[in-house]
Amino acid sequence: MDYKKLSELLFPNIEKTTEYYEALYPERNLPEGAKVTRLGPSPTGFIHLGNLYGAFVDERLAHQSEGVFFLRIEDTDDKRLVEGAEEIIINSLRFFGINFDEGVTSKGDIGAYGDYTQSHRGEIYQCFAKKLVEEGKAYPCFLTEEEINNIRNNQEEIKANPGIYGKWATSRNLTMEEIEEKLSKKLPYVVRLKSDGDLSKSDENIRRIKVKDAIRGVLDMPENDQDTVILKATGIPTYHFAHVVDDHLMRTTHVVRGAEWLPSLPIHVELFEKLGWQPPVYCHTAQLMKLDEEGNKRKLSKRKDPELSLDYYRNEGYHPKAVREYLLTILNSNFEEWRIANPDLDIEEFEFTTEKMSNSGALFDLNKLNDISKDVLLKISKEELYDFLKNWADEFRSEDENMVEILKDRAYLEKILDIGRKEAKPRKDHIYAKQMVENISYFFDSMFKIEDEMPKEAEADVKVILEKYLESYDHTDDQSQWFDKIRVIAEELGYAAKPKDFKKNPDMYKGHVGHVSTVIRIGLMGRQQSPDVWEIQQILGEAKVRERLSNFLK
RNA sequence: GGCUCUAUGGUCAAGUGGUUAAGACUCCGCCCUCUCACGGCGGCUACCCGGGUUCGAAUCCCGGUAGAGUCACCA
Repeated sequence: MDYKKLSELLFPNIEKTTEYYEALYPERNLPEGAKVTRLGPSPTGFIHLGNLYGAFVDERLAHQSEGVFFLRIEDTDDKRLVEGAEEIIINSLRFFGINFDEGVTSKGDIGAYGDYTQSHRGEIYQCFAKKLVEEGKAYPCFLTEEEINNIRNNQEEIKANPGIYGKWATSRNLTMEEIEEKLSKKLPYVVRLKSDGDLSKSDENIRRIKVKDAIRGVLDMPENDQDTVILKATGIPTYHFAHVVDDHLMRTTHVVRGAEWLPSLPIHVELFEKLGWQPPVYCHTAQLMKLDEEGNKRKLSKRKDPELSLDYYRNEGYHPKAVREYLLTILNSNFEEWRIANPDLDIEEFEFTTEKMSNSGALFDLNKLNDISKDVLLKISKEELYDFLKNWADEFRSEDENMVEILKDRAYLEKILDIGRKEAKPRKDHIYAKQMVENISYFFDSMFKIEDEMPKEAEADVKVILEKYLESYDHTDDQSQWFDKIRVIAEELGYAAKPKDFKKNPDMYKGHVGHVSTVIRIGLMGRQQSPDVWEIQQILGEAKVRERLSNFLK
């Protein structure tokens, strides 16, 4: 077989040589140890927590080592294109603090290793495919879908491994004449790798490949024997081929990807070998899991788990810092300890390492996120909190008139957001925007309503309690003066001034001062539970306090 | 089914031959307290199973089991 002739036949328009591209994209001039990483999303516009998790690893690895982190759009699947997806991806990641140094941006490519969109790189892939054909390492395959199905059925019957390999790869044996004839009939074909692998040998004779993985240590698996498609009938490369060519040419040093790629690693290794290149360092991350309906762990799926989309967290109003902090706790097992020891340091100061990464799938834990979020929001100033709420409302609650009222008076809202946060043991009321809004809604007349029942201990005295309270109310009282008055009212009406007295002798009293103040609380806030009443009254102002209580008495 | 990965409490996890098997979240109880939150104290609950190796195994070896991933002209 004249492979040179075959390659010319298949790729008549490819004139550039592989040397041309090697020279065009030389080794990067970076400091010792600098890592080059990349994110290669397919442009469906959908990213979930798992993608962010991986992106975070890429970002940390690159930026901790003075390296480069670039964005490459992997749009080799023409069936899944979504308009404007790149924009969404870039914006979502930026929101969560992930920024690229190089690659696709909304204003075109940045960097010397482009083009960074795979669909624009057809000529490059074809050039390297041509080289493989020329060296007899790849070949055209004319198998139709039907023929492939038949092969699979046969394989199933005799319990052979499925796929196109070895004797099943019938197009390997085509003569030049047969190929020329099929080509002249314009029959569609793909280009397949001609694998040297052979898995039909006895176990101990099968060649095993050993690849170092920065997270998992040495990977040891059987070599590839599949004649994997490298160029589809359309001339577009498959992921496997694009990955190998791009990451070589773009001089990627570390490939971070999900563990679902582990099984195809032998294919990539063989491709690197056939092309004569050094593979990058692989970092196969554990997948984020969730509990499905049957109670089993399952990989996060973009189709089934829309609630794990990044948009969900933005929509709920989680602060990006909280999400980052959470991700880091499941990413690096020593992060939590570090955080406890260094509560005020920036996340960037933490030394992230692949060695400390878990390689089993972590279950997403909303409780933990919420807990972390409380601490994160506590450290954010009231001014910043206001801006955060404002931006969130602009983006996700633009139709909500309540939000307009909430945001109308900046000073007022800031005071509300800061309730109880300055004490030595500060309140941690805030978790995420949506929750915050619900939490503080009673401060605003349009949302204020009586939500809770009066305590049954004081039900009969509601009217008289509120009347006495209004009568004695002095807005200039300090907190202890204010509460002393409530004690007086309680005692006058037969309630214990201290809850402990009531607990000791429940028969002597109707209830205790707590029940009395709960009545006031409901009159003022409509709820049985709230932060300190005195503090809230100071924020509401005297007029509003009197108005609400009077209205309640009507 | 083949191949691969994983296996410590409800969850996330320390742990690399000798520990009373850390810690965080959740849950429960108590304390603080006008409610809630915060905080403090305490509690429940764990080394998948079976064989080895060893004076000694969560840790090493072998064999099971379970869960997950993958086996496309998707990525």
